[in-house]
Amino acid sequence: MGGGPLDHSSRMPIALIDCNNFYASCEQLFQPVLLGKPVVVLSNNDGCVVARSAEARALGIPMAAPWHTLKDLARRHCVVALSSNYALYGDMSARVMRILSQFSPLQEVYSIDECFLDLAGAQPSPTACGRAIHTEIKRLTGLAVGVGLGTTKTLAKFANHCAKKRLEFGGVCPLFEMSTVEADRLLAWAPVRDIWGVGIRLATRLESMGIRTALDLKRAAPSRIRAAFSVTLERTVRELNGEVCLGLMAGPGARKQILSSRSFGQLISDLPPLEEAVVSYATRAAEKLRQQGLLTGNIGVFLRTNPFRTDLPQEDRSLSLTLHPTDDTRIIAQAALKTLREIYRPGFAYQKAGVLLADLVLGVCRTFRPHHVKIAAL
DNA sequence: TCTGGGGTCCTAGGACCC
DNA sequence: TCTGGGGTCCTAGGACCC
Repeated sequence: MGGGPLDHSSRMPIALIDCNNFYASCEQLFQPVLLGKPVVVLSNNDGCVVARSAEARALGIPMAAPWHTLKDLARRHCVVALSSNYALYGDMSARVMRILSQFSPLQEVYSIDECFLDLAGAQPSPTACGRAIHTEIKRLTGLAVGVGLGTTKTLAKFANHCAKKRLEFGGVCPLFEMSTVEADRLLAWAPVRDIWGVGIRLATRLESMGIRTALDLKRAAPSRIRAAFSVTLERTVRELNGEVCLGLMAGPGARKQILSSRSFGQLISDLPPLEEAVVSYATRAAEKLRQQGLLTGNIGVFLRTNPFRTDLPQEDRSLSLTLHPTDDTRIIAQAALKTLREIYRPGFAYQKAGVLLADLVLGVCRTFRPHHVKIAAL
């Protein structure tokens, strides 16, 4: 062994491309007066921060922070806070994805602002292709992207992280063509929490075992990780070592569930406004269902109070109903209402409800597609 | 009396991602 | 006063079957 040619497949690069500060960048693009200013985009009901411009990040505004806790800081530094505009972000996303699709025959759109591309065979080289992506997206859309190239998805994700955090890469990190020594130096620099699939809980447990950096995780024995954690984290370890465990999936896989839920602007105790909310969620969920050409055989409704309000009695109930597969808004809304009435109990201040469609199967669309359903008709 | 071993399906819950 | 809205995968345990 040793001395032979490298296994070609182990050097096939996968690219992970994502947009920097996507929502905030979209807003700055369409309102150039915001360029150079600290901008945050807020979630529905303007509850939390879901995106920050570089300037807002520099002020130390954390992701997902409740907006009300930041008001003073925001006033002092003239932070511009915007409600989210998903129509705008969706449109920009489609433009970016269309451009990226021209760089590879195999694209997996992973989220609204990122995708994987298979760059095996890219001309003149994968790294040159990565640089072309970086400049072309900027030129054609005005958006800045980071590009990471690795031999597995997990390594491509990590390379992308390096491309954004370390200026010497100029936005493109070709991790796949680095020597082991160079690559391990980068992995040693990153806390284990920066690896895709390691959240705060796993990071805490890993650290207590002495696994503190990404390199520590790469060097951990897969069997030990599997025993102490799960097959998911074992795969992460293998992928850090260049073993492909997660394939690229072309096209969006068939949905397994469709969820439509929302926090209310204010707490709700009475049944009628809850019915109104649940019917509107059911209507939206049914629209998504038909868009994907699916039928649902199981409708669930959940209802819960605000878990942060420890001063109030807590309630969190859910119930689901099996039915003949359908995509009919009337039937779905009716089932959702029936379920809601079963789980509703007076005396609680509810904060959130949702409708979950499961047991999805491929099917043909029905004819009746109302935009609105009146509760009285149900 | 002894109370197996393997399979499936379902649900709940934990953890993660963006 | 004020804490998002989507999703995914995995595991454990119970019910039921032969």
